[in-house]
Amino acid sequence: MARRKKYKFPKTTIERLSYYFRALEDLSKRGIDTVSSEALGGKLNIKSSQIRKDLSYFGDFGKRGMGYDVKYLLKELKYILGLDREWSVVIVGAGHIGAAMANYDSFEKRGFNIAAIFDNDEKKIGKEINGTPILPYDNIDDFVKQNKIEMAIIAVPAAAAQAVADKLVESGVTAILNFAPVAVQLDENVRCLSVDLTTKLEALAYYMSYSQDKLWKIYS
Amino acid sequence: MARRKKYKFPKTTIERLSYYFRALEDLSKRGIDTVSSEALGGKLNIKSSQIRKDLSYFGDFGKRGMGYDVKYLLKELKYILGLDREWSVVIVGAGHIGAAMANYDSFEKRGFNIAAIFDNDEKKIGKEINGTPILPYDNIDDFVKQNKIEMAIIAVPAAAAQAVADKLVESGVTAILNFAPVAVQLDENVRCLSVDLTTKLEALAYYMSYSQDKLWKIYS
DNA sequence: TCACCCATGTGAAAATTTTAACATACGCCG
DNA sequence: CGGCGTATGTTAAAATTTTCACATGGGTGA
Ligand SMILES: NC(=O)c1ccc[n+]([C@@H]2O[C@H](COP(=O)([O-])OP(=O)(O)OC[C@H]3O[C@@H](n4cnc5c(N)ncnc54)[C@H](O)[C@@H]3O)[C@@H](O)[C@H]2O)c1
Ligand SMILES: NC(=O)c1ccc[n+]([C@@H]2O[C@H](COP(=O)([O-])OP(=O)(O)OC[C@H]3O[C@@H](n4cnc5c(N)ncnc54)[C@H](O)[C@@H]3O)[C@@H](O)[C@H]2O)c1
Repeated sequence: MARRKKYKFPKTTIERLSYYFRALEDLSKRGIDTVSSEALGGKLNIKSSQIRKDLSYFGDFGKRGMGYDVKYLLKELKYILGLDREWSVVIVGAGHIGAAMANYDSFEKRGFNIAAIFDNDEKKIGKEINGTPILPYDNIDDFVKQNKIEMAIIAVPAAAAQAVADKLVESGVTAILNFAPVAVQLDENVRCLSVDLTTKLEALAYYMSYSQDKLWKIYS
Repeated sequence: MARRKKYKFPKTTIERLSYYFRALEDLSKRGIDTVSSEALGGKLNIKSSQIRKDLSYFGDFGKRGMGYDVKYLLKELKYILGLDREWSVVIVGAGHIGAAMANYDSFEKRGFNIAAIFDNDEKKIGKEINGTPILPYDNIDDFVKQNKIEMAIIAVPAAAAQAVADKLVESGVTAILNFAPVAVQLDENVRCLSVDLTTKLEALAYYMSYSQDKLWKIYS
């Protein structure tokens, strides 16, 4: 809270802060100490005024005439985004998506600690993915409670998603990243974001259909 | 074009049309012939007025007092979204994400035909995933041209993404679904959507950090 | 020290998107 | 056959988000 200047800002701002964070990491790695909103925007295809406004919701991080100190802004964004701590996460569904997520080491680097993967397939239980054990789905309740898991990734078939979500929430999970193509119904104090890959492809198909005659570009 | 009534509508509308489409498929499977915007919205957590407005950009599909004929609206949405034809797609990067996408059979059912997967790892070339061959990345140009590929999924490390995108576009691809965590710079007649999983997790982390004192709910 | 450059932070305007409200039309039932 | 309940399509208002424009203040170099 401390860092928030205004109480109201676009939902999209948070997403962009994450982009800024990553771009700044990259700059930092390349030994760049300072960046202007203009330069950062160029990297990300985002207007400089948008960046300045986004940041202004949280504080005054830049120096007029100079731009932003990369390391300092990184530290601030880390704090704002809640990345200055560890998050304990479980994955439900040890299928293709679950495995991809479990294998992605950058999550650990960012502080997302994948504590376990749960599945109800006997053949998968007992194995592990990238060092993370696959446990029986029936034990998920105890595990979440005992390990104070706050976040979960749902990577089970659509038909099972709502039941899994309910169980997770009942056990204490309050944030969910959902890959199943259904709108999960949840209590309003549970944060849930969905990733819908089919929809992305279909949106591309739409744009393709109309890009041929270029009308979308003229009229959208 | 034929089906479009207005020339200007929210970008988010297309995404929602895809949700409507899927929800209607589900209703259809369950033998339901007719649905109201209210009922459909309930399923998807979307306000009924939003649904009616979205549809109204493209035509008059409902019957007053009655609602929408599920099969008819499905047919119309299929046409609008460009799903009444086959799309030829290639995947670049036979890693975890590439494999997950190649293994997801629902894409084929929707008309997205995964023609090939490309990788530059000798050990992977020659194998196949879910019946789709993994081919040498160096051949991608010829393949895309010969098979008139229009869409591509980029699932290579961030460092390689821009080069891959450039090559794809040069070969004739005009729509890209990008999983690499970089803002790919493209000619404006190329459609590109990105899926950024890290950003999703970070956004959840943000909301978690502030949901504790519930301020986000009051002030957002 | 002062003048000049530069890029921030911000308040106001513009653009976009969502929500509300209701007149309109459809079908059913009596 | 006409009135009634119902849910659409639409118009207008509200809310949200982006963009613009510039006054402001920090740094640099003469
Ligand atoms: N793979 C993709 O590219 C892709 C694309 C779009 C959407 N999705 C969605 O993502 C989700 C996961 O996809 P996937 O390809 O990884 O599926 P998958 O079939 O590879 O894996 C699903 C896993 O969930 C497990 N499971 C099923 N029911 C369960 C339950 N009740 N409790 C615990 N585990 C259970 C299965 O044993 C399996 O291991 C699905 O909802 C799918 O529709 C995937
Ligand atoms: N796995 C995840 O859950 C996850 C999460 C967030 C983001 N991502 C992003 O998605 C992308 C793919 O991730 P992944 O986990 O599948 O990676 P991965 O390492 O499993 O697979 C990458 C594949 O790309 C191939 N490759 C590398 N350079 C190439 C080139 N120039 N041409 C052709 N092929 C090349 C590699 O041989 C490998 O097979 C990455 O950009 C990653 O940052 C993945």
